[in-house]
This record gives sequence, C-alpha cells and structure tokens, in this order.
Amino acid sequence: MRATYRALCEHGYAELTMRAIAEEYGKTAAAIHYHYETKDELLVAFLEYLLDQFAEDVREVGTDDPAERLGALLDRLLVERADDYDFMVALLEMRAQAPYEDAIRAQFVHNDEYVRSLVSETIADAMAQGVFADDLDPERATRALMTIVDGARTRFVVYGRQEAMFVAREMAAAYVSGVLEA
Amino acid sequence: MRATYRALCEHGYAELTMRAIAEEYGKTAAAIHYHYETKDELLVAFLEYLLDQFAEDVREVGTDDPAERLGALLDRLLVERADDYDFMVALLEMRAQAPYEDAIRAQFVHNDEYVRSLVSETIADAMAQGVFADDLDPERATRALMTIVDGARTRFVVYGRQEAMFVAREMAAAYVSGVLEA
DNA sequence: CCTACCGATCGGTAGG
DNA sequence: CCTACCGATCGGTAGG
Repeated sequence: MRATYRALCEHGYAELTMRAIAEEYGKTAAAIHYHYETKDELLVAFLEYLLDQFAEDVREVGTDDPAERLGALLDRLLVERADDYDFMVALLEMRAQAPYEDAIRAQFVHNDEYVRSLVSETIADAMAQGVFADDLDPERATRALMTIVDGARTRFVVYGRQEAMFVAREMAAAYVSGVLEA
Repeated sequence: MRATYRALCEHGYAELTMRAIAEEYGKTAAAIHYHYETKDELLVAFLEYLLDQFAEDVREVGTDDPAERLGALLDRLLVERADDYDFMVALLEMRAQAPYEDAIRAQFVHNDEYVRSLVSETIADAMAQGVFADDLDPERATRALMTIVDGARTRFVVYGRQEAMFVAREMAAAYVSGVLEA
C-alpha cells in the first residue's frame, strides 16, 4: 500500500504501472501479483487504505461541545491537510477514476456518507442545544460544508496553492456563524 | 477536438489512446500525428478548446446590475452545467493531470484567473453601489465562491449526483445574502 | 492522410 | 517471491 502510494504520487494514475509500484516495493512485479491477482484489485485495496486514513482522522475528534466539535472537524478536514499536498494529489487521482470504475465510486460514496454523518450529527446536537438556528436541515448544511471541503482540496491540487485550504476554512467559519448560528 | 472529447468521455484519461481518438475521428492514428506532433501537444490543444467553452459561457453574461449579474454568473457556473455530466467529467480528468503537466496546470491557472476577474469586478461594482458591505475583499470573496463552484463540480463527477450543483447554488446564494450583503 | 511497421512497454503467468 | 517470458497494445514514423 505504501509503495503504491509513492508510485502514484510520483507518476500519477495515468502513468501508474505495476513495475513502478514494484520498484517502490523493492521486489518484482510478479511479487505483487502474488498478493493481488490484478492491478484493479490492488487499486481498490489501495483506495480503501487511503480512505481509511481519512475516516480515522475525523473519527478521533474527541471534543464534546457540539459547536467546538464542528470547528475541530473542519480543522481536520481543511487545515491539517494543508501540509500534505501529495496526499491530496493521490486523492484527486483516485477520484478522477470514479466515473469509470464502479467499485471506486462506491468506496468514495461510502466514505463520504461516513464523514457526513459525523458532521451532520454534530450540527443536530448544536441545534438541540439551541446554539444553532432551530429551522436548519442538518444534512443539507453538511452537504454545503462538504462542498467547501471538496472545492478546497480540488483547488489545492489543481492550482498547487496551499492557501486554498485556509480560504476554505475561513469561508466555512463564515457559513457557520452567518447561516447556522443565525 | 470533438473526437478527443468523445474518446476522453468514453475511456477516461488513463485509458485514452491515440487509436481511440482516431476511431472517433473516423481516420487513422497517423492522420492525427499529421495535425499534432505528439499526444501531449494534442491534449494541450484540447484543454485550450475545453476551457475556451467555459470562458465563453461566463463572458457572455450581459446583465448590468451588479447583484443581478453575480447571480447570473453563479447560474452559469453551477446551474447550467448540471445537465452536462460528460463535460464535467472531462474537466476533472484533465484537472487530475495538472500536478504532472506544467502546461496543463498553467492553462487551468489562466482560466481561473479570467473567471475570477469577472466575478471579482462584479462584486466590486456591487460594493461601489452600496448593495454589498463596504469592508469586503472582493478577491477573497471570489475565491470563496470559486471554492463552492469547484467543490460542486468535483462532487457532481465523483458521486454522480446532479443535486450537488443545486446544493452549491443555494449555498452560494446564502453566502451572498448572509456575508456579502451583511 | 493511409499502409505497414517499429521498438518499447504494458499486465499478467508458468515454473520453480 | 524470482526468472524468464508471453501476447497485446502503446506512441510514433517511413514512404508514398
């Protein structure tokens, strides 16, 4: 998985070969086929590995106070990823395969549902405590926030500007205080 | 260019071959090399063709009233693209190459600067008219709106859900009325 | 712009 | 998990 990650970062998905992965692995290409029957199977396993790191990252936010917790979640999703350009590149490379590989799209859908449930429940908690407006649709607000997150990641990778993540964090904060707390 | 577009939509960037493009073109692969020396050169020309369609789309927004014009721009960037899944897929496929091809990244940067200038000037006009708050940073507000736009496009393609575009349009509207007009 | 073809490289496998 | 190798396909070109 780590060898696949390094090979993907170096070559990009379009130029990713079993031989390049094997080189990072320090073994031959045949050795990889011993563990994974096909290239497709390897890449599906790799995406699971990649997305698990995302899920772990947001799952371990331990704050209880809902408003504070929402801020911590947004920090995890935006600020703490601003240092890892390679990771964001790897993510976009895999995302671009979703329209052509159902198994890959399904993994992204599943991961997105998980992250959204964490955010959505936090917003619902804040509403219950009266910190947020009482006429919100938590799922809709969550989708709005995830749109910011995915926009920042895309812009970070395409334009190579880390700043995109901080602009997004500010914007998310403005949305929370300007719309959710209204 | 049209043949390249069709071949890209059908196969994705990673599986895009000169032969597949030639088949859509209705000629042989050698015929393409008569017009473009290399595959890279063809794809750079193709991206210019693709991004020109975007630029044309937003350039022709003719409304004068700044607040109305900003709404029209956002409609062009979000709502009117909600019917063209293939176009958004083609865009993401090319975007994923930006980290590995400087020429491609440069084209995206240039296009983004152009679109942002249109939005930014409209926001500045609205401020001058007193419709928007007088302490805004138009460029910063524009980056925020573009983050929503790019997030929606990415989510539309990755999750295959057109709804992402409409959620983003609502969110952009909430940002305009909740932050810019505040 | 086609026919015919090139060397290089691809994903994958047999046999050990 | 390696050596050795397979058929298929890649981007690109010579000659017309």
